[in-house]
Amino acid sequence: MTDAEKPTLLVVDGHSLAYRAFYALPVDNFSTKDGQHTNGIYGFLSMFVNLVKAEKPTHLAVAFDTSRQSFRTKEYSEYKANRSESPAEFKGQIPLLQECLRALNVAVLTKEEVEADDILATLATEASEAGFSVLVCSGDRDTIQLVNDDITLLYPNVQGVSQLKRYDTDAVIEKYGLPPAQYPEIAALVGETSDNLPGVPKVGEKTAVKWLTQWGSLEALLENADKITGVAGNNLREHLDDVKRNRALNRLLRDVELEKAPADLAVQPIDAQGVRDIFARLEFRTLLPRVFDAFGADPVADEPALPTAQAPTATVLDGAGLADWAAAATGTVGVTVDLLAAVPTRIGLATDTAAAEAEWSDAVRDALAGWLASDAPKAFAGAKPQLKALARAGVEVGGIVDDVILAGWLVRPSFPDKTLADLVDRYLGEKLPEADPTQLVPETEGATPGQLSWYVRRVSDAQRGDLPDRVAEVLDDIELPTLTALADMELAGVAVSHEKLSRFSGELAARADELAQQAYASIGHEVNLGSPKQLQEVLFDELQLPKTRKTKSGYTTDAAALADLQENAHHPFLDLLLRHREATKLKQIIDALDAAVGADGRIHTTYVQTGSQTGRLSSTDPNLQNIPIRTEESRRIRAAFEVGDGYETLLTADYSQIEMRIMAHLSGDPGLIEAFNSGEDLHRFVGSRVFGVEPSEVTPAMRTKVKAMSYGLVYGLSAFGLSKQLRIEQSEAKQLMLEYFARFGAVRDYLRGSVEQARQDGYTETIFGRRRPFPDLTSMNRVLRENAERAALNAPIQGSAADIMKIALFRIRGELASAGLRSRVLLQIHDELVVEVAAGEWDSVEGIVRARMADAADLSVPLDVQIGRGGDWDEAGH
DNA sequence: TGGTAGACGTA
DNA sequence: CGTACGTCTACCAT
Repeated sequence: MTDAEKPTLLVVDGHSLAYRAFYALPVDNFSTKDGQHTNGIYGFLSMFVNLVKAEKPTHLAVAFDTSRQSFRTKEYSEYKANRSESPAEFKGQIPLLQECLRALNVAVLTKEEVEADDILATLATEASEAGFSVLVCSGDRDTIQLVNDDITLLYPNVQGVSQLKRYDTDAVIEKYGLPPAQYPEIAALVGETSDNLPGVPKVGEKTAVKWLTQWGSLEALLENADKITGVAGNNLREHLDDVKRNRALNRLLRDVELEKAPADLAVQPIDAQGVRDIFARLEFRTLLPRVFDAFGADPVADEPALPTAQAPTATVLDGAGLADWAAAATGTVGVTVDLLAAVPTRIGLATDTAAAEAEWSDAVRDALAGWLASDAPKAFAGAKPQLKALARAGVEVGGIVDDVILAGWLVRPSFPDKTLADLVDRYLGEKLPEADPTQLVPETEGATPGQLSWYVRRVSDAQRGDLPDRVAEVLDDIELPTLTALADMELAGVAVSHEKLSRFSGELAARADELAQQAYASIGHEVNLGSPKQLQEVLFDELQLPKTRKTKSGYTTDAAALADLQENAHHPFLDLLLRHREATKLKQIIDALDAAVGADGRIHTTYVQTGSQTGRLSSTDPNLQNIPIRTEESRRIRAAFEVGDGYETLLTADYSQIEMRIMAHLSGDPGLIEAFNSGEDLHRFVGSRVFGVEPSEVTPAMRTKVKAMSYGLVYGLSAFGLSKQLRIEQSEAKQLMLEYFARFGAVRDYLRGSVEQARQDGYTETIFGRRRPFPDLTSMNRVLRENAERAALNAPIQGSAADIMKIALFRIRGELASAGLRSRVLLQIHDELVVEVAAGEWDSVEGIVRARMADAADLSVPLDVQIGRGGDWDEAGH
C-alpha cells in the first residue's frame, strides 16, 4: 500500500486549540449580539476547516478534556496546579463548539479521568497499527512522543492557530537531536513549567540532549547518575525522584478504552441544516461557505437528504366531489388554500391517509362553504392569510382545531419554525417536497395543496403528542380564538386621512429643511445629518466636544447623549440637530403610513401572532403598535386615524398598570394588593409607604421616583439603571430600592423565586401556562446569564398581560358578533384596543368592552379599564 | 441586492 | 448595567 492509498486519520485536541484561539482573537469582534463569546469557537473552526481542506483526511476526530481532574492529578496533586482556572467566557464556548462539530458529523471524544492527549495517543497508535497515516494536531508538546513514520504532529505556532508546524521524525530529530520517542526523556529532565513539573535545576534542553545521547536512554542515564560531574550532575542526583515522576506523568496513555476505533471515524457528510442553524446562532457568516467547501458539501442542496415520504396522490375533484369527500372524512382534516395575490387559487384537504383537491372556483366555493364554516375539525399551517382570502371570497371558516405554525411557536418561541417544511423536518424527520423556485420548469415537483394538507395533518398529530397539557390549553383556549379575531382586524383595517397626513408631512419637510440649513450654518459646512458617522466627525473632531458613550464603531450621537452634551458644552448645532431629527423622524413615519393607505382609504396592518417570545403580538407593514403619542405635536399623527365611513365614533380601551397588577397577583404582596384595592393612585400609595408619609404628602418628585422603581422592577432594573434614569446618585437609588423592598418584600421574594424556578425548570410560565425556555440561565458566561435572568423575570409578567389581552380581544369580538352589532375591533396595541363603533351602538359596545376586559382574568386585584371616545384616535385616547 | 449598525417610535 | 418589538437611513460588502 502506498502512502497515497493509505487512509488518513486527523485527530485534534479540541481544548488546547480552542484555548489558543480564545487568546489569539479579540473578543470584541467575536461575540453575538446577545453577548455569547465565540472567538474560541471561530478560531478553532477556522483552523479546523483549513486543515481538512489542506490535508483531506479520510477519518476525523476531535478530543476534549472532561475536566481538570485526571489520573495525573491523582498521582501528583500538584499537576497543572499552577494553571489558573480557565475563564468562564472560554468554558462556555466548549459545549457550543462541540455542537458545531456534531453538526459537522465529526466524532467528539471525551473520557473521564483522561486528558485529550491520551485519547489522541490511543487513536494515533491504534490507527498507525491499522495501516493509517495519522495527523495529530495538538498544542501540547508531550504529543511529540507520538511521532513516527506513520504519525505526524501538527503543532501551532506561538502566534496562534493559523500556522501549524509539521513534525515528522526527521523534523523532531533536527529540532531536538533525538528521536521522537525520547522527547519525553528530555522533558522529564528539563521539566515542564506549564504542567507545574519542575525539572533538574541548571539543566536545559542542551544538557539533557547531551546526556541522553551519551548514555543512550534516560534509564541508563539515571543508573549512571553518580558518574555525572559538575553542578548539573549534583542537581540530577538530588532530583532523581522529580525526573522519574516527570517521566511517569508525561507518558501518554496509548490504551485508553474508547467508544470508537479509528475505522469508525470515517468522514461523514455534514448535517447541512444543522450547520446552518448553529452558525446562525453564533452569527458566523463567512465561515459557512468555507465549511461547505472543505467538507465538499453543496451549501444549496440540503445534504444528507431526509427521506421524502410518498405523499398520497391527491384526487382532483369538482366542488361537489370535494364537499362529499370532506363530509366523509373522519378525524381532523388538514386544509391548505393556495393563494395568488391574496386570492384563493386551489384548495386541498387531507386526512393522514388520503388527499383531495380542487381548483378554486365559485362552484367549489359554494359547494364547500358549508363544510368550511362548520365545526368539522380542521388543521392549518399558517392559517391567517388563508382565512383572510377565504373571507374575501365570502367564506367563513369554523372548527379550526390546530395551526401547526402557532403550535410550533408555543413550543419554541425563541426559534420558531417558520414554514411547514421546517415542521415536517422537525416532527416527521422528512423533507417536504418543494419545487425549485429558481427553475422555470422545476425538476422536482412541489407538493400539491392536497399533499400539503396531508403533511399538515401528520405534523399536527405528531406535534400534539409533544405539547405539554397546559401549553395545549394556551393553543386551544387563547391562540386559536385569537387567530380568527386577528384575521378580522386585518381585513377591517383602520381609516386614515391622507389629507391630514400629507399636510403635516409638508410642514415637517419645510421645517426639517430650515433646521438643516441653520445647522450647516452653525458649523460652517454641510453634513449629512442622518449619518451618525459624519456627525461623529463634526462633534468630536471638529467641535472637540467631550466624548459620549462608546458604540462598536466610535461614540454615540443618540438623543440622550446629545442632551447631556448640551448641558455641559452647549453648541447651537446640538439643539438644531435634535430638532431636525425629531422633524425627520415624524415625517418619515407619516410618509410610511401615507404610503400604506389602501384604495379603501384604510391601513391594513399584519399582526404577527408568532412575532414575540413573550406572547405579545407584533405588527408589521406597517407597524401600528409604535405610532407616536408622547409629544403634543406627534399626536397629530394619531389624529389622522379616524372613524371610517358608515361608523360613528372610535372607542379606545386600555388596561391601566396591567403589569403591576399582575406583579401584585403573582407575588401576593399584601401592600401592593391593598394599593390596587384602595382606589388610591398607585404611585401615590406606593410613595406614601416607601417614604413614610401620608398619601396627600407625596410630592411629585417622590411619585416620579417610585413610579420609575415600580416599572423598572418588571424589567429587572438595577440600582445602576435606576440612578441613571432618575439622574440620582447610585447610593440614593440603592437606598430607594431598599426602602421599597422593605415595604413590598413579597415582590422581591417573588421575583427572585421566579428566576430560580425558571433556572430549575429551564423555562418560565405565565398565569395561563404559556412557556418560554431560558437555557442561558445556567450559562457560565455572566453577560449571557444575567441577560437571561432579566428576560426570565419579565417573561411571566409581560406574557400574562399578553394572554389577558388576547382573551379579552376574542371574547369582545365574539360578543359583538353574537349581539348582532356591527361595531368591530380594529387595533391592538399590547394593552389597548381601538374599536370602531357603529351609530347607536356605543352603550352596548362600551359595556361589552369594559366587562370582557375586566373579567378576562380573575386576579387578586381588579383589572382597571379606561375607555375613551372620539372621532379620531387622538381624541378617543382621552 | 443584501446585511448590519445606529437611531428611535411604542407598550 | 431595563423587557418586548419594527422600521428607517447610511454604509459596506457582494
